[in-house]
Amino acid sequence: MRVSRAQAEANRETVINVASRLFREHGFDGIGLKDLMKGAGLTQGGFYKQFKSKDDLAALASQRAMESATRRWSSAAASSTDPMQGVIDLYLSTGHRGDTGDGCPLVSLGSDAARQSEDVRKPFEDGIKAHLQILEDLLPASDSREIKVQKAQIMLALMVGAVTLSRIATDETLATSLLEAAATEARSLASAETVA
Amino acid sequence: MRVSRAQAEANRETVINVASRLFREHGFDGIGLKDLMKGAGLTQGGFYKQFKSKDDLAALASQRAMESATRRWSSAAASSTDPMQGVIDLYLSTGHRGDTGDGCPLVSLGSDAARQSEDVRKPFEDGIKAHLQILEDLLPASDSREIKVQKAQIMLALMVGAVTLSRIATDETLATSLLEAAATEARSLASAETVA
DNA sequence: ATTATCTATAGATCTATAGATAATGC
DNA sequence: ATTATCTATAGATCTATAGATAATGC
Repeated sequence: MRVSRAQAEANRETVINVASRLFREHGFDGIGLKDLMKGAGLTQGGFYKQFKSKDDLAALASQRAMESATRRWSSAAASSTDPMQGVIDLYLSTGHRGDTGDGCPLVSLGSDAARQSEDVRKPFEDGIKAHLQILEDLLPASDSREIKVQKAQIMLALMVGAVTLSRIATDETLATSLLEAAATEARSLASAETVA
Repeated sequence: MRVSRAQAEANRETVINVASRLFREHGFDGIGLKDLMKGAGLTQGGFYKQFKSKDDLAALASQRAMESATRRWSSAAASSTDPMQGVIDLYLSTGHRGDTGDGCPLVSLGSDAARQSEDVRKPFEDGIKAHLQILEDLLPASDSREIKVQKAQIMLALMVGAVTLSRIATDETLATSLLEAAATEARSLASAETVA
């Protein structure tokens, strides 16, 4: 029954990774410890030797998910000839719309996050700031610091809102149209010099 | 114990109204039938004589909440000298940010809604369309039909995203800044002639 | 000897149902 | 007589804890 210390640490990581997916798919209240542990090939009983509480795991899984989302933005930017365009296209794609479990946590858990404890909200807030920073860095140098900060906030809100609404809509035409409209506007913001 | 038919109907309405608030505050999975009924001054046992299931109440409460939100937009527009500005200022206010229980369901339950049954998602989708229609009607006549549709989608996504992110942030400066940036951009969209 | 994970369980809570109670409505 | 609401409860599930088991690590 007992496994090596290295294996135990690997198991803990697996639980966090599984949780980061299952929480995004079902919400924090929509999945129990039994299924979270089962997803990692373990049983419920060992949970509290690894984590302080369900809220503790929620915080760790949220951090993992937000960091993964931030990394994905950096990769998309780095691997594209037009970095900003790469981020926008990735985020506002139907692929992202359909990928609840591995997509941006701000979309899959945004409403839930606002209701959570400080410990869970913190990684979300840090993630928001990291996302804003990436956008700011990708905005044209001709934009002033203040304009960049403002534009980044507008773009993030626009993109998170668009995918959120797009996921609610069962009408595929509306869902796609929302993503496209947001992409058009995001591209416009990324190039134009001013906001207001 | 039995009450008049009129009182029974009034009780049913009260349960729906209470649910529309409590679901927004705690999420669909974050509040039980016992507390929902207690909020209406009733006990749990009578629930299934009034509603088919919890999901049934979730659908009715979501519809009630979305219709109330749509009506609020109409009122804000009607009571303001600059109707579009009235809607934008109301939605992107710190008051709305703080009013989870009576605020826009797209913000308080947006992530949750995407995970719900068809019956629950339907009123959300109808509500999105109603909100878009209001925005389209408030856009300048100089904008073409296509531009209006596109702009309305951008504005709704932007506003929903901004309040969602603003509610996650515990950093008040960031929370306020997100709302203000979105308001600036929304006003700009409401007056300019083109998008891309 | 220590400890990672297991089985088992406590105690609370969840949705849903059954049947009692008491007031309405015919 | 009908029925809106009540109390009570079934059966499942939830978070969390206790103690057994068996493999690691000294």
